[in-house]
Amino acid sequence: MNELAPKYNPSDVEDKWYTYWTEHKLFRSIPDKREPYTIVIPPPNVTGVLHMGHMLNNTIQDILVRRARMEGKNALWVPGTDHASISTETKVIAKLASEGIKKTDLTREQFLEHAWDWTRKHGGIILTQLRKLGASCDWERTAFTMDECRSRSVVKVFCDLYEKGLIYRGLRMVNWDPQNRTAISDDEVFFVEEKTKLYYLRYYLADDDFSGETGAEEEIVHRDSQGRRYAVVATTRPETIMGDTAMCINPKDPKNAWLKGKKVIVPLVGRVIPVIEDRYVEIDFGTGCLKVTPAHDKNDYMLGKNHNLESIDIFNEDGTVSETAGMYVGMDRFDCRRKISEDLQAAGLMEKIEDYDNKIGLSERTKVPIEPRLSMQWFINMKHFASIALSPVMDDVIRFVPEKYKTTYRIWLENIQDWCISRQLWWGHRIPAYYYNDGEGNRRIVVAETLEDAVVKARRDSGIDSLMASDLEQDPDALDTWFSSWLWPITLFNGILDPDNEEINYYYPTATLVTGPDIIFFWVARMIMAGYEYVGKQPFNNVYFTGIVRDSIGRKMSKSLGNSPDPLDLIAQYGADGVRMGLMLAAPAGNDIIYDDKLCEQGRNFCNKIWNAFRLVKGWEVDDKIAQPEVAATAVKWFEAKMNATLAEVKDLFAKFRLNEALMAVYRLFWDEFSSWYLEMVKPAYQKPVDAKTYEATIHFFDSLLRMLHPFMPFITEELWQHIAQRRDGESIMYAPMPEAGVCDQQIIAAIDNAKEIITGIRAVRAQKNIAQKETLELRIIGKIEAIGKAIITKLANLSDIVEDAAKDPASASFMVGTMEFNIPLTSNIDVAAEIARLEKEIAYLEGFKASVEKKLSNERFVNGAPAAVVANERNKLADATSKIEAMQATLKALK
RNA sequence: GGGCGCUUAGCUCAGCUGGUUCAGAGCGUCUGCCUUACAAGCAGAGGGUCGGGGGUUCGAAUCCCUCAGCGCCCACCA
Repeated sequence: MNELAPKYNPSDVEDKWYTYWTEHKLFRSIPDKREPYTIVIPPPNVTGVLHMGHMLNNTIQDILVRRARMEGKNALWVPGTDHASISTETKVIAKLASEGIKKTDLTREQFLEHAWDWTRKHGGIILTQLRKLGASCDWERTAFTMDECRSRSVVKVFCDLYEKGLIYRGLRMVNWDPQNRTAISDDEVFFVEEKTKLYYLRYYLADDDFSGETGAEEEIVHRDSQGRRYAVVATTRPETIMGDTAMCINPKDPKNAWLKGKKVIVPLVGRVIPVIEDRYVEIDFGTGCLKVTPAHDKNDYMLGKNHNLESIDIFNEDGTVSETAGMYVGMDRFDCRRKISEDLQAAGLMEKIEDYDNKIGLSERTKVPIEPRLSMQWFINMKHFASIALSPVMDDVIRFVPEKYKTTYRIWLENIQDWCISRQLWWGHRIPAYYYNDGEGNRRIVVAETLEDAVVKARRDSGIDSLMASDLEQDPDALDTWFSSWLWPITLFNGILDPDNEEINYYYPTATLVTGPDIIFFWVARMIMAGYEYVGKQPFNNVYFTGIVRDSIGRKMSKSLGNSPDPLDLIAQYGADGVRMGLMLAAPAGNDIIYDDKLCEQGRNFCNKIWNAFRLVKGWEVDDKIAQPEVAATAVKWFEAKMNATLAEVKDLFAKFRLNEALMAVYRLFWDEFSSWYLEMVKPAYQKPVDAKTYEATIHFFDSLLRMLHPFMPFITEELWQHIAQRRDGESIMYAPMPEAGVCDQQIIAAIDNAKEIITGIRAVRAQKNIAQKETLELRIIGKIEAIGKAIITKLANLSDIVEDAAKDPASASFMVGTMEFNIPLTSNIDVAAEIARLEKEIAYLEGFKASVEKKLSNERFVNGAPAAVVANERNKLADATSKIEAMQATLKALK
């Protein structure tokens, strides 16, 4: 049956098999008696599209799930998407803006309508794309972080934590994103180096009597031309002077000691503020004088608290100057900085301006500089969670791969800050807190899962039975996206709303989480916390941290750089299996991967190799009347051993999550050992039939190889497997058991390894002497070799004869394997001079080697100090080298 | 400013608790082959004194110190 094309064409088979798998519900999992193996997908942004990072991440998950399935486990991979609160809201706002609609023009309901439309339109594309990759997700379980089950779970958890006192509401300095007008958590801020200016501002002394004090002080006190004294403050943010409520110096700073107890005047503003002292101030930075703006800087806020300073908030939500500032009202904060700088200079209040390298915090989503802002927000007290989440990781109840992230994790937990969970957004889970007036002018709060419950609670709390739903006002804020994500492994099995149900008990803890180290704090740590809090168990047993996909010159792949290939294009070009293999070849856990199309090409080539090996085997005509040749019998025994060795190796590598090495092991087994050696050994002569025994064995090997390859390359393996197995409709290689490693016959491996070296030696002679493979050669051995390899050597090296115990013949080509010498008589004369040169070079090398070994052995401290086995080994090396040299010298002598 | 990690062949990497799995793999390179499974292929070959220096040891890519370069994470120096 050789109607198979000479090249593998992925597009012919991929969709066909994916449809087959889904139609037969082969990815479906329901609890049963088997051991479960669960993976929950890190839910991609619902409106996102597949990028290379997803490709890598999901390929790994699919490999793990498929292997587990073939190991007889009840494998489940749950797919889903994330509502991505701030990101989606940003996109929707942008889309509305392009239509001339402002968010502020819409009601909450109207806005959400738009957001849902957007979500429905763009949502789930990524899940469709995952199918192209071959992802074996149980699609019937597809979830969304904001669907009914997840939403109700989130609300329930919020209420529960509030009841437990772990959630609180408070006025805090938070990171404010002026574009989205929302607070964000510390983890959502990233810092960039920026070339900015350091402005030196004059703060004149208030009530200065101009009395010219004298002495050493003169050198450090600044005076203007009229003799007025002033302090100089260095700041990167002159636009915040309207919010200044103090100036601060270090009490131990001699150069500013003269300012102690004084009052100074804020430039331009004219407000008189006190000089306070605090060790927080660095004496050597700038002038050692710090302006304190408690409303707009974390540290200043802290100073303000400690020194009871007034706090003046001079910015609006959108980062423009507020009425409170009294000046520059309505101006954007950065325009204000420019203007104020000019005004200060004009007023002679600017001492100087220097260039300054600053680090500024940007909002991860909008890339806008964050504004520290004092506001009322909801927080989770993290001390409790940190305490339950640390030891499981440190004790490897949850295993981190690679292990180095344990340290990262520990340090973060040890320095954990409370988690700000409220966002001034509409797209997300709305905070289930309600406010009402208790009739005595007090605004009170009640937290409840539903409005109805809230009314009941409010009545109870306040004693006002007449309270109605309409008297309650729900908190307008939404929750941080991660507040739903951290429950993901639980809510996918409804473990919050219905704890102790069959599914959560069966599938949880999940097996392995595959994710990037960039969200170790955002997500991984918090899932661990939630897992212990709500199920009492770890959410996963292993965490496999993938690296970042980079381009061939090491740059992070990004949309803006345009250096990221479209995964679907790659699949179209190389086939899904080829791309999967390309990614896996370069992906040790935790290391960044340097992606190159070359890798996919290698994957594609490998598919083609498999395809053609199959064509060869399937093309054989089988004759059950002929006996199995000796060479084939040996080959079968040998490959059996070889495969067992690889099976054991692969199993071990999977246990260590070294998937790229596992793939490479199978790759080499298939290409080098099976195709290049085994098939050549058993291959019948042209147009001759193969014996039944060899054929059966070869098909069996092929079957095993396909199974080993299937987790990595699902499509081509399924395609070929249908021809090999007696597959009934609905069956699939994905449920074919993974072969178990049997006993590995080391002896035959060693014997054939030796035979392979001899064959290579002969081939090298052919290459050197330009002798065609068709031409038979005679092999003369100066000694004897193991009988078992002879037939193979004869066949693969195309020998007419093997003569043992032959006499050395200087007229033939010679080579050595180990200490054994081989001669090949040549019909044409050999190039004596070249041969002599080759031998002399070889001998010289061996002499040097021998000398180093002798030196070692003559060192008494080595002989006495090293283990006996090591010493014996050195003696063997010496003996081998000596006999090799002797043999070569004999040949050399004969040649001369 | 703290912490973690990296530096081995042209490229990407493997080398666990020091000694025949110690200098390896894949890709690339070079040479010769369109040999009826596969040129997306076959056969053969070359290529690194393991970032520099020092130390421990009979013995170091492997352990220690130090220098240099690179990367990542955390952090409130205006």
